[in-house]
Amino acid sequence: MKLDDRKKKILEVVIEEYTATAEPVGSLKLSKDLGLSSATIRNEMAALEKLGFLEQPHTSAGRIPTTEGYRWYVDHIINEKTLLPKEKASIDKMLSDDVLRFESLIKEATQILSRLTNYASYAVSPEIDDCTVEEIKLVKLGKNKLMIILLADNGLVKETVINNENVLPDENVEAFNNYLNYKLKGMNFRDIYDNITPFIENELNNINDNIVPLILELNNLLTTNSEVYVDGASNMLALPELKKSETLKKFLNVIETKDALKELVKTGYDGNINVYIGQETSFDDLKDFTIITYKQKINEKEVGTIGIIGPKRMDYKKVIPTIKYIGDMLQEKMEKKRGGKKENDRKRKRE
Amino acid sequence: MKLDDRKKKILEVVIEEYTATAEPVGSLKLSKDLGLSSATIRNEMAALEKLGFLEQPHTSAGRIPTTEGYRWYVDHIINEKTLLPKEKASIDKMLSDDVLRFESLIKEATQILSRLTNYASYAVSPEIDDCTVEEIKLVKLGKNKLMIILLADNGLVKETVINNENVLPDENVEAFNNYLNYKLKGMNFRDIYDNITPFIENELNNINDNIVPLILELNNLLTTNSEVYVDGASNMLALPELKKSETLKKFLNVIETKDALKELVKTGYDGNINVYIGQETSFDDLKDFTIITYKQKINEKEVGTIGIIGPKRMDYKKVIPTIKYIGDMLQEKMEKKRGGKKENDRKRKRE
DNA sequence: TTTAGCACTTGTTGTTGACAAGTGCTAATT
DNA sequence: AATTAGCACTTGTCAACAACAAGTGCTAAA
Repeated sequence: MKLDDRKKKILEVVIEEYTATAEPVGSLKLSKDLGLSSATIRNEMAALEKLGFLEQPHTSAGRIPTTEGYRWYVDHIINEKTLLPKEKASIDKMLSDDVLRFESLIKEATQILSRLTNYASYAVSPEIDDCTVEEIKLVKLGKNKLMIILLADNGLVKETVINNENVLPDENVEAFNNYLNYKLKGMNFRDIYDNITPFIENELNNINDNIVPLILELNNLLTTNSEVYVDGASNMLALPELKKSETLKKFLNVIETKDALKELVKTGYDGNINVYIGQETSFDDLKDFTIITYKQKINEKEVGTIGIIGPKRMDYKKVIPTIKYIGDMLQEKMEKKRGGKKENDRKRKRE
Repeated sequence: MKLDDRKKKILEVVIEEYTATAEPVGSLKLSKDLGLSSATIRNEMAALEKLGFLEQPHTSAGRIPTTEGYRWYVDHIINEKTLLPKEKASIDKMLSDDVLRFESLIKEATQILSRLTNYASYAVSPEIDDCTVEEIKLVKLGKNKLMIILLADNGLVKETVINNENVLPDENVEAFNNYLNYKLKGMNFRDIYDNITPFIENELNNINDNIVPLILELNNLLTTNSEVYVDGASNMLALPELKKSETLKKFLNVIETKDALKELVKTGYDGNINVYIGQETSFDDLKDFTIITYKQKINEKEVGTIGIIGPKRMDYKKVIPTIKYIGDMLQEKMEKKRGGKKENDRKRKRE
């Protein structure tokens, strides 16, 4: 599996050439780039094919990288790359400074991401399975609406409005709100969810009937699965790989069902950046695509993920540093908004 | 512009045939369907073409309906159609009965719509320009979050969470909340929006600085434009008209930007159902599509719109009664949830 | 008024041949 | 021993062409 320098160089050039043109790369082209005869290149490419890094669409075509080829490239070439200062500055300018809402911040970051890369980008709100309840608020609105607000320990807020006649007598709302907090504060979402039936049966048996649907709705809130926001999907139509209606269909399916996007958030290595190339996504619909995600964390807790969907021949050299920088900035802004003290200290030291 | 019965019949058959096959309809096919010789049909079709109801893609092809052709069809053939009882029953079964949230109800209806028609469907939350404030609530969450909740007179709830250190001292939240209600209750959204700058300058000049961003965020909330939920977009990929990547691109653009979908909600005739065929949408991207919308109203106020996007050769005969029935059911459910007394009265009488 | 018949137009499909791009292998070169 | 020139071979693309199918408008007869 060890590659000598020349093979490395050839693999690198094939990948970058194919990334740029979407055309299989032949020996003649490489011979010009590398100052070797085409015959030599052919020998080397045959070797790289045997090693599993390149493949041929058909006998008389040039080579294209395999998933393993891209994987090698991402692992060996990209790691240390960063954006140029002026690229960073231009992103800084795009990210507005005075946004009070996390949601707007994240949407903005996602939009910048797709605009800068010309691929599709997305954001996923986190699964809240392993959060604990920090606070529950019940707010009566008008005559027959009740808003249930849930604050999780990672700072996430979920809310829902239920409509019903006499959902709860006015005077009971506050009392019941206190009771809920007393009972549930500090508890794990998952635990509440698992024990909701006995809870209703044992504790609420003899209270107002109207409370049960409320509790069920609260429970719904606990399990609301993550939401996905997609931007720049139409960028993808320019890609030659989506000319095939099969591939296009798969892409749209991913974008529409969003299941794969949600699932991928759950997997991944330790770092905040994860790259899934083709089959590595383990979704058949995504086998011709690459997804790169950046998990946002505050105090070690996930608070959201942004990501990029592009073709396997994605411009890794540009995209990875870009998502890294945007993700870092986003994280920084969110931490600042959250009022984390560490962040303030660091800031002061810098100035 | 008057059509004799035979022309009507021919136009009708052409439309239904083309709807079914997406292939231009020739005289031979019609001659079999109608028991007339192909030559006669050809004469009649030439007349219908002169009248603007049919056109030919090229000299040697059959005829396809023009926008005017479909318009005539929709205006003259469809109006009185309704679903069969068993079709209604099957929709009733799909619409769940015990949903407390409007949002879930609407999403459900939208999904049923696309599943039943095999086109794309969508829902648009209403513009809130002409609403008035019924209530404003400020809710402190945790240490540095504040939720702003806005209840409009049409029953719509908008809310947002802002994150900031010391956004407002605890003790002031309630006082300021009262003040906001005192000032703004009953006011028109648009008026508040237009007068926010003088309001801040005159009224809030000498109060806590942290209030200004809060007011601006409230203002944002007032103008948040409508949200769009799309379902079944991938259904559309099966359509032969989307084989052309030009058309596909336009469709995706509509789905992604959503501008056209939002705009169309604002136009339309008096009734709750509106049909926009091709150019009638006045969006170039939509000129090969038809959109049908159903405006939900409660007490004469719009509370949302559901719609269908399909090809111009949409199956009007099926789709119009379907969206009508689903829209009616949705409306009924929402009115019931809202606790309207009329609805209850009606129910009692029926039983 | 309707229809049979026919010449005409246009799009589709399949074949063929020329050509371009690229390969692997062998033998000569460095 | 590594590199390269040369060549036979494979495959995909493109343009031209012919055969054909579908449908029309028009004329003249029923």
